[in-house]
Amino acid sequence: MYTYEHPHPSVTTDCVVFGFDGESLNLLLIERGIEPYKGTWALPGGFVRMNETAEEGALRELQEETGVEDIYVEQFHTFTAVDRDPRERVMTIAFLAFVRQEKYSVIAGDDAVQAKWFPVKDLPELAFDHQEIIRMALDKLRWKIMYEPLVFHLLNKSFTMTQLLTIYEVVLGHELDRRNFHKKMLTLGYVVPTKERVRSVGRPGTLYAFDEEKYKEQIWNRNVF
Amino acid sequence: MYTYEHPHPSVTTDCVVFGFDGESLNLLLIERGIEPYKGTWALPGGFVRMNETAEEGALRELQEETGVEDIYVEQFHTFTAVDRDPRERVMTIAFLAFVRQEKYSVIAGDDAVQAKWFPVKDLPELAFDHQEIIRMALDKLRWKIMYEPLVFHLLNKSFTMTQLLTIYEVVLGHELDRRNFHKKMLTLGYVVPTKERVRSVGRPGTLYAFDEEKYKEQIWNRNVF
DNA sequence: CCAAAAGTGTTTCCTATACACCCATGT
DNA sequence: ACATGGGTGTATAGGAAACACTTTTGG
Repeated sequence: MYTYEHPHPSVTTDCVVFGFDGESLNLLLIERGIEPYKGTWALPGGFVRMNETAEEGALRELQEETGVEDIYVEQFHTFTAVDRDPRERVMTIAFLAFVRQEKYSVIAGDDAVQAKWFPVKDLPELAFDHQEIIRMALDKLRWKIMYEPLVFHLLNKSFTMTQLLTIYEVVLGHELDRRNFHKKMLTLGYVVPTKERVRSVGRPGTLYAFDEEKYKEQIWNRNVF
Repeated sequence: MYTYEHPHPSVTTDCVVFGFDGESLNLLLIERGIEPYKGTWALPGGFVRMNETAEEGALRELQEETGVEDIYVEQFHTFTAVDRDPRERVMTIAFLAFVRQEKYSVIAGDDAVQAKWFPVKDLPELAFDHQEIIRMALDKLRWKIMYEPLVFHLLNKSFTMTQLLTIYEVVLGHELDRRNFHKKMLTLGYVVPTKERVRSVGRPGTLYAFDEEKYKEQIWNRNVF
């Protein structure tokens, strides 16, 4: 037992894990195996330990509950509504997370009965205030995607221009001109063609890659003012 | 005394309070009256109570420690390094805050010996990890100022174009063309001239105002894609 | 040959930038 | 009159948006 002079809140992390299957934008959810909200779908996450940072806790919980490892996470908001957890005062530090969904077989573990991908457009009922957390995460993503190369965390090392385009369209919620998009990405400088080609139905496409070095060189080239 | 089955962290808020005196961008700091770091300058803030949200706590602590009331605050990051407080595990939810500095006589109270404005360019040594918090706050501000009308919280209801320009220059750290800036602000649509005039040395200037309604109408008019 | 997808080119429009110039006041 | 800051105008360049066309594969 741990005793304090003043009351302390609990602090958890919750991860809004994005994945892309080539068609739709998906979220990784777990079915809760313990009360409260047992049997309900929820964001993966859990209590932060005393010897780890929030980031470390978020990554650990993700691994434990879904088997997902070695991914990019980024804190975006801390939710502190007084009654957001029926048990006790719990504040949660929420993260955006991006996974290369591919054939990543998601494995349920720990407090989770199962872990499963859901299309963002068709989410189940959610535990706690997780619906609001997801809404804010989507807003944040739609905003950041315009200025930071986040979506590359969702794709393989090399990808087709069509895949990249589709992600932008799905996230932004409207269509983009294929040809202008193509040029825009190339003029950015950090989306570079590889020598690989890929074919499906029509003309074989070039595989492109994200060049992190080139991106870092020009982070400070913003145009407003 | 309060006992828990598992160890709990403490959670505090810290406010990076910006003010503008017509020349330089300033931060409101307090001299700590209690250990640890007694006598050192620090960000105003304190422990979040169990019956208030982080936002409410941030505003309350600001009022208690500096007398500042009724201002705009916005959460921007939660700092969770394990050893950031020597006493125990303390996570802090950090806020950007904006004050109309004017003749706001800042009053020290509570755990603060004194509260004082410091130019951002000339800050004293700071307690805890507050230097890092401020650094991140400045980065955030420099970014957000381009896309959100935050700076109006620093100005009176009506202001001259020169005052607005000066804030942008100070925040961004470089000069801007006075004439293009003027036009840009007007084309945005939500900076509107009032009928008041103000005179100092040269030609009397128009006083402008921020039109919140017009801003809200066009939040979604972003240009990238 | 045709369908399907990839890639390049062109034209227009808008806006950011770099300037020059005029205006209204106090002294 | 002139110094001082406020306000408007113009010309240019570069990027965004709209759209047409060519290329490369499979069937």
